[in-house]
Amino acid sequence: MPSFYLTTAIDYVNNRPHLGTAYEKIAADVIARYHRLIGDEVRFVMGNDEHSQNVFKRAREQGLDPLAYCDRMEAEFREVWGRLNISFDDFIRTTEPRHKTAVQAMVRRSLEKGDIYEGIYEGWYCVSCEEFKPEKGLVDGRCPVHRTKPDWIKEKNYFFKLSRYRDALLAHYAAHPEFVAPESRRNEMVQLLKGGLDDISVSRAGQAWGIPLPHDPGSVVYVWYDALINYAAAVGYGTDDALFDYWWNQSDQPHRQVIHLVGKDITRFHCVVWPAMLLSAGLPLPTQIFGHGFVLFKGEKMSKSLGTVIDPLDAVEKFGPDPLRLFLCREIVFGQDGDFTWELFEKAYNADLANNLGNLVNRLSSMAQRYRDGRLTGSDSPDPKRQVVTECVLYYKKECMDRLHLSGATVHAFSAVDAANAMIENRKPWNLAKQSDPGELDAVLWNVSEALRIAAVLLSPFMPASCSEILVRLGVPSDISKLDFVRDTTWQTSGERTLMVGAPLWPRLEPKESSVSDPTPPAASASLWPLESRISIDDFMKIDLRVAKVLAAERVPNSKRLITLRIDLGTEQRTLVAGIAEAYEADALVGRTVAIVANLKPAKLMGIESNGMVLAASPDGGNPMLVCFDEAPAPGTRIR
RNA sequence: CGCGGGGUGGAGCAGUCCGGUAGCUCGUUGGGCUCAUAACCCAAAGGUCGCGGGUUCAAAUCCCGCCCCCGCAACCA
Repeated sequence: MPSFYLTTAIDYVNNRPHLGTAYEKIAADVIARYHRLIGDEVRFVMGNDEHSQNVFKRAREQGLDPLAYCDRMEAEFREVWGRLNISFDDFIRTTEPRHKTAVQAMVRRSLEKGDIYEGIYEGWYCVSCEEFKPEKGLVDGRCPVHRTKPDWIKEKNYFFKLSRYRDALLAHYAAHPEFVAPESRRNEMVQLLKGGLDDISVSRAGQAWGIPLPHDPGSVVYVWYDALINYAAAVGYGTDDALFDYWWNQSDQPHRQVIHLVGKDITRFHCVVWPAMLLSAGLPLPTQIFGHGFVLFKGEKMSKSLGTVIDPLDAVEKFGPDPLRLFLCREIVFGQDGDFTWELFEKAYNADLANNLGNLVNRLSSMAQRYRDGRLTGSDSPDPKRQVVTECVLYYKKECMDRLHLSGATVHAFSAVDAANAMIENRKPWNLAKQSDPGELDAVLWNVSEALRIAAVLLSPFMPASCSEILVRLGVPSDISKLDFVRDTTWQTSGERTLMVGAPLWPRLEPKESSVSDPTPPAASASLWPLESRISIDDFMKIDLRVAKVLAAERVPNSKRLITLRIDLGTEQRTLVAGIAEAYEADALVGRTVAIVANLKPAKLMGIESNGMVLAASPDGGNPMLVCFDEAPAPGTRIR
């Protein structure tokens, strides 16, 4: 029996899952369920990534032991995955003993091979980012992301000889065109490899939260290196040889697939670092790494500060998991970015589920009930649409699901639904019911039920609960609820079915009752400025705002946003750099009176020292607008 | 020459690898039907497939050049 080992990225436990993480798990679940449907033996693994300094910090903030904090997060994650009906077979945490064993085993192998060596790492380290910052990446000596002063850290550090595997990786890419998908991701990785690789640091000294290096317990394995190994640990690397041998060690054979599903932002680690680690440990590489896209909100990344982060449970609460699962897989081309808004979601809900599939279930079951007492018997009577439906099955499998074209697969499944609706329309059972001979009516209803049955099976990986409900209403015995995708025995021509009428599966939404409204960014959040975090007038007075007149302005060469300004402050002249080139022509600024922060420490931007900051309104995603005055005050005037 | 993604009827998107009648959903208009959740079916209108060259019997698709938009990074002090 073919085996199919599928993993998703393990999640940081800093926050509860949002729509983006849910998307990855849903897609993986659909793929896993599909492979079970076609008879593969599936192992679908997810998990949590717990060895991060942030986790450690957050736990302490809440006065918890880190492990206790992780336990709590695990419960939260599992609850969300459960409500989304994610059918994982195993859930791994990086704090588990089996993971620790695997990590240490792999580190040992690389050590023996001479791929891990000792060195000294020193540099600016931002605790919040959990990474060393290159000198030139600092702004005014501070971390550009967190605005905090990084620490100068000098520590004993172990490095992995990533550079050594460049050629081997390139060769593997050449020999296995499918290794990274979609193709754009693959190109990116090949490009990166051609540019050469640096060795990477794989340990941190003086931290307690992590897995100690086997030969030097004073250091722990760096989170990334640690996390990647979960994929091997989950199938028994270092702890269960037989298991590992079965699921991983034969990944070069076509019937033993190992697939990693990850976000496009972390393909680098999975397509370069992880394979190099495996090569070093003498292990086979996964069959494929698929880098999926992101779920955007109105075309932009979901953002906490804009309040555009969607909680998947909002959708589950109102509609159950299936409409959301279908939406994400159908509306987003797998591999690309896609958009989510409640408006789009509810529109699709009405069109695909209420009007189309749900209505079809209803009209068929009520006709069966009304005309034939709910009972249908098998029929060999031909229908032109029958061919259409069986072709859908083939396209669904070969063209789509087998290539992870999830959205394409739903299109074919819904073609089968359309065919069923068309069959009703063409044959008009309500007319046939008036004839004395019931044979033709029976045949039509049977054929419609058969088309619907096939559609339900095709959609079952996407909407497991709803589709099994449909099959129940169709009176389909469970032994034919699967399809034979290989031989042409998909279409059943015999049997008995007793249909049941039930409440609409997906009640239609009227435009007004738009249940969940899209997050509206501003206003609403008066909590942006809670009393306790407000500053005093003295704090404000520390900032010296002044009126200045622009004497000269010039675009910074090769820059996208920067303009250098020579300004007059009354008592002195200064040069400063402003990021406003997208909104203002340099020439048009000369002679303008602007407001600036005068007592800001100098900073270098593109090599130019800036002595102050021009004030401008900065709308999110829009161009800055300079602060201006009714009449021009004298340069140097204090602004309060 | 930074990396990458995108530009296809009114809106949102497939199709581009592998050239062959431009497709889907929503919306609009007209018609049909009454089994069904005012659902369903048919038809119509609506496109110089970003622009310009080239290859070809044939280009949304392949080649060359250009323009515009969006991420990320360098640069919003």
